Amino acid sequence: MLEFADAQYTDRKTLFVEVILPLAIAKNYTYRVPFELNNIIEVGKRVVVQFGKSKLYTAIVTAITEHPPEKYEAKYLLEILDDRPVVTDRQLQFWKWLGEYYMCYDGEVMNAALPSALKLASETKIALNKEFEYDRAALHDKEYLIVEALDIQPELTISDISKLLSQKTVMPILKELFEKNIINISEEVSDRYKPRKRTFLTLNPAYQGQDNLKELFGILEKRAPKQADAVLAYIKLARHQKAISKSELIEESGAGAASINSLIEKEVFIAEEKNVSRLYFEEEDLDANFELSDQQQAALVSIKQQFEQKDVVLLHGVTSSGKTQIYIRLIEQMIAQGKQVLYLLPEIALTTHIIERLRQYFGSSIGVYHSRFNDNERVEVWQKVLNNEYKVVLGARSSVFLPFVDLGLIIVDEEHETSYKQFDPAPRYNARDAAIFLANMHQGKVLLGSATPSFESYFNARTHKYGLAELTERYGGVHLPVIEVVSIAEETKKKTIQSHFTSVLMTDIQQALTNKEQVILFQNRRGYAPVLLCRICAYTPKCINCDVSLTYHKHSGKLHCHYCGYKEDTPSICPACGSTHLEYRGFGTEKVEDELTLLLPDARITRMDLDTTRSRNSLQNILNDLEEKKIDILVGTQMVAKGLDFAGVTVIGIINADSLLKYPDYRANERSYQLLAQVSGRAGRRGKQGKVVIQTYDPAHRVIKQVIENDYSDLYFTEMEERRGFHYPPFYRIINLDVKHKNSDILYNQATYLSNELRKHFGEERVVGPQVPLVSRIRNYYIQSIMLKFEKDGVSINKVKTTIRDIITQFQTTKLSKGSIVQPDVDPY
DNA sequence: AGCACGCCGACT
DNA sequence: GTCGGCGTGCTC
Repeated sequence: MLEFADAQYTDRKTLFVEVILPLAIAKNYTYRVPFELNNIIEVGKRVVVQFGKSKLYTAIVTAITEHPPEKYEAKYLLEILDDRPVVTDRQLQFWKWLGEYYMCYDGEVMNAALPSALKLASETKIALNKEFEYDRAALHDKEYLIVEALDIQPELTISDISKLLSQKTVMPILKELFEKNIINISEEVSDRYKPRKRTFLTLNPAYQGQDNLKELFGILEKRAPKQADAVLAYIKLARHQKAISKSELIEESGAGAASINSLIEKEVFIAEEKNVSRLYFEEEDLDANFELSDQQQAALVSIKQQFEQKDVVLLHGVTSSGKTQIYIRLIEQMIAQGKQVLYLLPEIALTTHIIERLRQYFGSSIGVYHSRFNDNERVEVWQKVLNNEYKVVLGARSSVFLPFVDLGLIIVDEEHETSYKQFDPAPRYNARDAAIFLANMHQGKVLLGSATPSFESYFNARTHKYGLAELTERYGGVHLPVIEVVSIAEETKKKTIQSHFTSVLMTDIQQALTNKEQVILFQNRRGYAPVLLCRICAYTPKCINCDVSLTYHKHSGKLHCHYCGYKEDTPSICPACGSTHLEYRGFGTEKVEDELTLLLPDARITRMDLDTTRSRNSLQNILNDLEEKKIDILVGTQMVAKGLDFAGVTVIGIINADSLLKYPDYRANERSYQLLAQVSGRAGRRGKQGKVVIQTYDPAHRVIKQVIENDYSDLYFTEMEERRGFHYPPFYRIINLDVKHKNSDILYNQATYLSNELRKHFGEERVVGPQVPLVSRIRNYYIQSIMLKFEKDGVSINKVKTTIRDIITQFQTTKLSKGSIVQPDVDPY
């Protein structure tokens, strides 16, 4: 098939390459290298190969050998796409580890790791980059042909182009066009990240002197009194705050938007659009030259000392304690040593202006890697990391796949965040855990930061596997909120409780309203009442699909299933016995909102839960209203816990903590703790000390105590374990198995089978589960976890992993688990 | 992931 | 008699 000019190649060895194909297949494949490419073939370069009858794929070379395969004739690889490797040896090693650890195929790891523009395949879609201007005359004939064809038909596949040029090797041409920014490769028509903008106003310096202002007033007062009001309001506001937004000024001055616009037109005000963010992820106000507080300084020193002995340090710092400043100091030191730093953030936190803040510090040496950036940008970051041009990368979980050359430090901010875990598709990796392995490969260090660390990390810190540094004070002297626990039982007895609101909470709410401050009330259940109960026969309507009790929603007047979305009309008589004595039991956000409206008719109350934020902009609208103080009290589910930052919120009320506390397993304890602590952290952040009221029937509950004391040393105990007789923390080695299948029955059998097998191997008492997080039922498959616990000096983790692997292989061959995927999610050491 | 091969049901 | 459903197996 190939012709060679005989003498041209001095090196006539026949070479073969092992490649990874971007497919979910078990094996790696071998291709033959054409002689003329012998000199340039290299591990880590991309090659184009034919796989199957007609499909072309981009594959990564993982090994070069001289041994021809024995059982078949290898096909020739068609092209080499790169002048130098795009994937480093270390990355290949990392991929291999990740694939084994999370039990998936190499090809799946490759798919997750490489930006799609680096993975041209015959079905890859090509389109023109409309945002880029260039000189068409400068294009080569073939490039011109492609561009013209794309004018007529906006999207072509690589095989289309192959036909168009009637030649097979089109990928190098496309690669060239991509690098010239002329085309886009397989860009998903996804909503790209748009930062939220707001208009800020500043007074034109020309009017800033006393005299100038007087003159301006003179003119405005006569001709446009509204505009004069606006300028006056501006001056008033400017006394207390640095940045003044247009909407604030409109509200303060009472002048319409039109007046303000005409002032902008007259250049009295200078308008400037700025990105703003309402999501709060430890992005304290950073002054250009900040000084660390004594406590921060001590933490920094402690972290550095611990890094001498430990690879991972957990920085446990309360909300607003200034973790970011510590990160910056550490990053500076790494850069000074010429090493790279990866700063991982959960997806949502990246949309904030923390990026801008860090750019101020690290200028052009900082790169941002985010799944919502387009592929051109992603490939650019990839190349710059590979060239060691970017010293710092700020990124979401997928940035652990970047080709770092010399990684000195990985910071995992908000370490507990579940968005570090990829659930679907494979590889179902946790970027925090992968980061620990990655850093280890580079002999780098990892700093995990969180105000509410995950149990795994906290446990590892307490058992001295990780180092631990703590920040217990807020930065800038603002005190942590006061937490008051109120017994619902007691207030009920004293009859001081009104509906669901204790006298303590009511007093605090009223105080806040008087001070024109805002309140967030947290009730972790949406709808009006979670159970409808017949008082005569105890019948409760259940979902026909999920067998859980239906929640009454007053808004729709129907009963809803919160798992599958099933709805039915609310019966007025009991379907079982015909009685009319139907009773609503329990309460959700709707009821809280309802009853609060009755008690505080003048307060502006809004509800924020899945039901009120389902439509496109409703979440944004609620957040805007809250920010602009159009809302006094926000009633919400756990949505309010995630990083909402509003200066005006001083009181947080947890309506009923018990619904969070009654679950038996330790994961639920962790979640409850985190939710309570996160919600509490929203109170009074800027300047004013906040107040948190926790209402509960069980004021002595351990989790509540931990929240108050900001310590979770004992959370590993759970009620259930106590009942079963565990009186000291068992030495947990937790294996979460994500068992996924579209057919839940088969799945349940698998998980049960697996845990039974594990019981046989490791003993009855060590295996907990399978546990099904119910949320995932919505998508019609389950992700289950099986937890193994070992007391000290128990079985080694490797033994456990090997056993699991054996069991899985077994039941894959017995066809019990056809189509299922079982992945362990264990601590990477 | 594709794609072919193959074995059963409902159709012009 | 054939069209087409998706189950199974293979791709260097």
